[in-house]
Amino acid sequence: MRLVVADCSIDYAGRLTAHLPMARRLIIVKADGTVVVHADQGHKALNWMSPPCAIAERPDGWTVTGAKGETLDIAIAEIHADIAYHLGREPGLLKTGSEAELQMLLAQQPEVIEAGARLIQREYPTDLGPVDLLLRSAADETLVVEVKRVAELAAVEQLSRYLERLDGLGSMRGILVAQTIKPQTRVLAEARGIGCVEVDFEMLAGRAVPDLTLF
Amino acid sequence: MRLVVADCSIDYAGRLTAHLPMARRLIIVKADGTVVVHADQGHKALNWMSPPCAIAERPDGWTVTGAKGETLDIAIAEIHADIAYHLGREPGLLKTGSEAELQMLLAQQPEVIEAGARLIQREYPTDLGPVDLLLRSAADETLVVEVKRVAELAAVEQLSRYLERLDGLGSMRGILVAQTIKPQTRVLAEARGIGCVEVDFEMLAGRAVPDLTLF
DNA sequence: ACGTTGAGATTGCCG
DNA sequence: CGGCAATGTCAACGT
Repeated sequence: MRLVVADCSIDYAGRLTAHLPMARRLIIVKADGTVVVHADQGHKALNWMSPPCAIAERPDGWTVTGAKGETLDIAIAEIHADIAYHLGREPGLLKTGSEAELQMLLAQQPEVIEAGARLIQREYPTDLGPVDLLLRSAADETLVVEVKRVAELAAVEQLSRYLERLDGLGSMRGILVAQTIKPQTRVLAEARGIGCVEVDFEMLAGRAVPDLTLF
Repeated sequence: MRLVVADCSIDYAGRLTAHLPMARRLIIVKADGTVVVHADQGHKALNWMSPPCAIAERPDGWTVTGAKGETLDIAIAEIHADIAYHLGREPGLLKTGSEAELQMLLAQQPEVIEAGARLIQREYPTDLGPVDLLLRSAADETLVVEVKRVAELAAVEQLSRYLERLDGLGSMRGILVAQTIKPQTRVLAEARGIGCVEVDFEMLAGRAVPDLTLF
C-alpha cells in the first residue's frame, strides 16, 4: 500500500465524467492495483479505479487506465508525502444482521409472522424470482411472505407480482415482514390486502435459540 | 488527517454487527471526525464511523462511539505508522452524465424518443411523484416518458403507476427511455404496451449543441 | 457467465 | 424532517 499526500486536480472519464479542482488529497495505491482518492471528509472515496488498471506515472501526474477504457487523470502540483507499507492479506469481514439472516430466523419461527403459521418453503422459486417465504396458515391458506430490512413501495409491488403469478394455487394472502415498514408502504400494502408485520431482529435472534441459551 | 497502519482486530455493532480478525490495516481519522478502516484491496472501506462520533483511545485500542450508539471497537496489537497531515477544504466533485443530464438532453430533442414528438413538460407533477417527460406525439397522443440510466423492472412499475394515475387525460402511451434496458424489463414493458427506447448519452450530448460547436 | 438482489448502503432532492 | 430516487453503485449468490 502506497500513501501519497498531494496537491492535485483530477478528471475521471468513464460511464460518467467527473472533475475535482486542485486541492490537497490522499491518494492510495493498494496491493491489488486499486487507486483511491480521499478528501478529509466522509468515508467514501472521491474517485477511484478498480483493478485491472494501468498506472502511467509522469513528473506532473498520473494517468490510470481501467479495463473498459475509463481514465483517471491526476494532475499533481506538489507531493507532500509518498510512503509505502506492506499490509498482507485481508482475512475478510464477517457480518450478522443482514436480510438473509432475518429470513433464516423467520423461517425457524414463522409463528412470529402469524400465529399457527408453518413453513412450507424458503426461497420458493417462481419465474419472476424466488418468494422469500411460503407459509401455511392455521386456516390452511398459503401465505406469500416478502422479507425486507426496510420495506418501501417497491417491496409491495414485488409481492404483488408474486401473488399475481401464483394466483390459482388456492386461498392465498401476501404478508410484508420487515424491521421497518415505511408509512406510505403500509398504506399501499393494506390497500392491496397485503398484511404488514414489523419484527425486531434482536428479539428474533434472542428467541431463536432459547433451548441452547437457557440451559 | 491521521494515518495509522496497525495490526488490529475490529468489531462493529450498529444496525448490523461485523467482525474483522487480526490483520494489518490502514486506519484513517479525517478532519471531520470520520474514522475509516481500509485493507489492501478494493476501493471500499471495511469499516467506518461517520461523525459525530467520540474516539476513546487506550494503549490496546480505540473505541469509537457514534451518534446512534453504534460502536467500532479496534483492538490494536501493534502500530507500524502513525502520521498526520493537514489537507484543508475539499472543493467538491463535479459530475456530468447523470440521469438528470440525460433527461435534460432528451427534453431538448424529444424526436430522438419518437419522430414528431414535442415536449409538453419536464418533471410533470402527479401526486405519485413527477413524470420525467410529458410529450405530444405526431398523432396527438400524450406520451408519458420515464427516463433511466439503467432501466429495470421497477421502472416499468413506476411508469405503470403514472399511467394509471393519469388515465383519462385522453389517448396516452408510456415510453421507457434508458441507456440500458435489461431483457426482462423489456419483456414486462412490452407486455404492458409500454414502448422501449435505448439511447446513447454521447450521441445525445453530441447532437445537443451542433449550433454551438459547428461555428 | 449472466442476471438478480441486498447494502451499516450513502447521498441528495424536494415536499 | 420524512419520503423518495440515483449511484461510475458494488458484491454476493444462484442459474
